[in-house]
Amino acid sequence: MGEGSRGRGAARADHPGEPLVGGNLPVHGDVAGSHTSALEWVRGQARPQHHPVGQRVTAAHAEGERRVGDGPGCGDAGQAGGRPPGDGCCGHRSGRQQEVASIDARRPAVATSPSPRRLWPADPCVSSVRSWHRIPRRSCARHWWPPMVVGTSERRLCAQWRAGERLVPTGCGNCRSARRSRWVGCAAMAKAPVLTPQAEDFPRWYQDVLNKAELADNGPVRGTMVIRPYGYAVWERMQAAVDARIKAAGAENAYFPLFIPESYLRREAEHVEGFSPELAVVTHAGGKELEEPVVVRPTSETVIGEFMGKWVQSYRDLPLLLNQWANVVRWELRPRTFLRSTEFLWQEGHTAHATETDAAAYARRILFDVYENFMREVLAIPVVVGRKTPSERFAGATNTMTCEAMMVDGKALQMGTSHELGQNFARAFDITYLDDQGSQQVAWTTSWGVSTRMMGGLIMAHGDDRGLRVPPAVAPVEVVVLAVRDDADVVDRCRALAEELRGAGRRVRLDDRTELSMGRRATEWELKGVPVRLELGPRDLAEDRAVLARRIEGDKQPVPLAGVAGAVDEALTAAQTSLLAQATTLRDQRIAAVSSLDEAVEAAGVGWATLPWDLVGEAGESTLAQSAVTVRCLRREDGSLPDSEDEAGLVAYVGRSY
RNA sequence: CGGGGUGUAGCGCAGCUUGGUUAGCGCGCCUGCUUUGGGAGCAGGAGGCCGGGAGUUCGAAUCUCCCCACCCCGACCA
Repeated sequence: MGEGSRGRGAARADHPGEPLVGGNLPVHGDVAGSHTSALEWVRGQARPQHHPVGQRVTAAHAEGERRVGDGPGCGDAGQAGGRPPGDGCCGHRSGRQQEVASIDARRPAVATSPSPRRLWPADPCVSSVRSWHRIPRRSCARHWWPPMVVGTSERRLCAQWRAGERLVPTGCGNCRSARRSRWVGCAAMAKAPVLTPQAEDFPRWYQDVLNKAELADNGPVRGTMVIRPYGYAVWERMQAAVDARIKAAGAENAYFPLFIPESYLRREAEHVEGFSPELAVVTHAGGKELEEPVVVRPTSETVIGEFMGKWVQSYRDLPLLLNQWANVVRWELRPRTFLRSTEFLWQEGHTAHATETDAAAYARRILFDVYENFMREVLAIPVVVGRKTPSERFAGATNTMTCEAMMVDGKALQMGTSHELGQNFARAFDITYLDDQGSQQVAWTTSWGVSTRMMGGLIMAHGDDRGLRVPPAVAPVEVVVLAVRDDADVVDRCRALAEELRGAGRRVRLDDRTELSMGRRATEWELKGVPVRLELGPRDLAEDRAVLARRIEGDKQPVPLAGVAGAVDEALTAAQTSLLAQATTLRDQRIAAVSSLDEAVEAAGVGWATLPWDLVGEAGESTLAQSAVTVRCLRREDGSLPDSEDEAGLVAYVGRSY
């Protein structure tokens, strides 16, 4: 999947090698001149006092003769403070030639050194730099310090940074193969953030959340995913809410087979063309080659069409409203967990109607009453509902309508679609009926779906640097009761509290794993996005209260134990509301009304742009595409759905998308 | 398919340029003690066909060749 399963380790140690030593150890880099500017080395200031000065520093100086290297981390207790790059530390000479020579001269020492240690290359992609940083252990082992990439957001987190403390940044700025960034610097930074900050690397943040909130893993086959229990619990709640709405709209659930004869796909020209590149085809089964290859469904219009053709005879059989919950397979070239996976779970609705009007109305009903309503009320995600341009239309549809959501990075995600299929599939699969006049008519069909992609949407629409933020409506755990200390009274009271809340209908988890520190557990639940956390410790017990922490708002309040249930209810309601409010505000702030393609591209750097569709057109679409910007959907000025993309005065929503 | 990159412990990575003790480090995991109000500390421990195959060599994680896998960047998604 995309970046693969590589999550970062939970915490980054700041000094992977030797223990940090040296109160005045300057972490500074004197890189080969040509690289200095590119790598923007930051010279170390005095090291913080919280690191005792190590003996080795002195020892290293005693060996001055043998020392080589001005590489980063070759500290000098005596000469702390900033020196311009190019100066040697420890009185070492700088300059590549001397460096090499002196390494050669020292070879025996290197060889006998128990474990010659080398500094990381400043730039792993430039091999010539490598030798430059080699520093024998004897002289500088204690100063060994891996250079790191340090992002601005990370710096901000570090109080010492402001105090003049400096970090060593490095890594390859020129290619993607640079080593993963790590942490280095003062003790305050020993704790890397739980997640990669969003601002630094959003895709990485996403991966981190998936892994650390235990939502999903990558499957063994590229593009497949394992949905872990916590993630699946969220999905189940989504399913339940969507399913209820679908049923309210009159559709019934059924199930159609995973395998579809290849010939079915061929019956609708555009449909095959659209899907053939991503089909998984079974050619062998039962130990021999199949007469006719079978495809694993990428969607079920064709099989369902076949059966609708059988079942529909009369106008009395219409409308036929079907839905199925299933998995589908579309072989993805660039998979991303939940967002674009080779196999995913979804709901696909398929309906047949007597008239075009009826079909159109139903497709819209699903779009608004099921999808938009669900996303807004349950997922707390505001969506822009609109019509897709012809180029973004579903293969075989006459009209595709969409719910577009904005993620916190400003990109758009199509959260659900509803299609009018016209009579394309009805003709191909002979879905015909006799009307009340006794004449043969071709039916009109629709299809519509939402998938596990919404999981990705949920994560990216609400998540923050502390992790997931789950709306209470889909939260597998609404409240976690956390026993702060290993104390029988406390744990008992927590248990009772959990029971009480369960009795009040809340989904509660008791966290009495007192072998883990309180902070660790608090962090874990924040990561998982549990909306409300109740902390109870001896001090609270003494005062007959609990501390209620709200994940969405990020605050903590003491609440009397007697009124906990009420306070929790209130907090949950507030969470659902403010999540939607936050997402709406953030989205609206990032939609810019513009009047040219250039401006649109610019606006797409931070969010979406709206502009007259007349200015875009098909030609404009391809222009935008060069900047990876697409038309997400079209709407009328008043926000209503257009009946055609040829209507005058339509507004195009454009942006980058997943 | 073209170009670039990476395969070493569950995860993240050093080590390879210049072959040579027992292949290291961080996180995680296990045990014990001390801890527990925001990611615990210390001590001990388990865990490796160094992607695969062939070759060079007294000796290969390291050098050579071949293969495999994965990742990244470039061509119409729920």
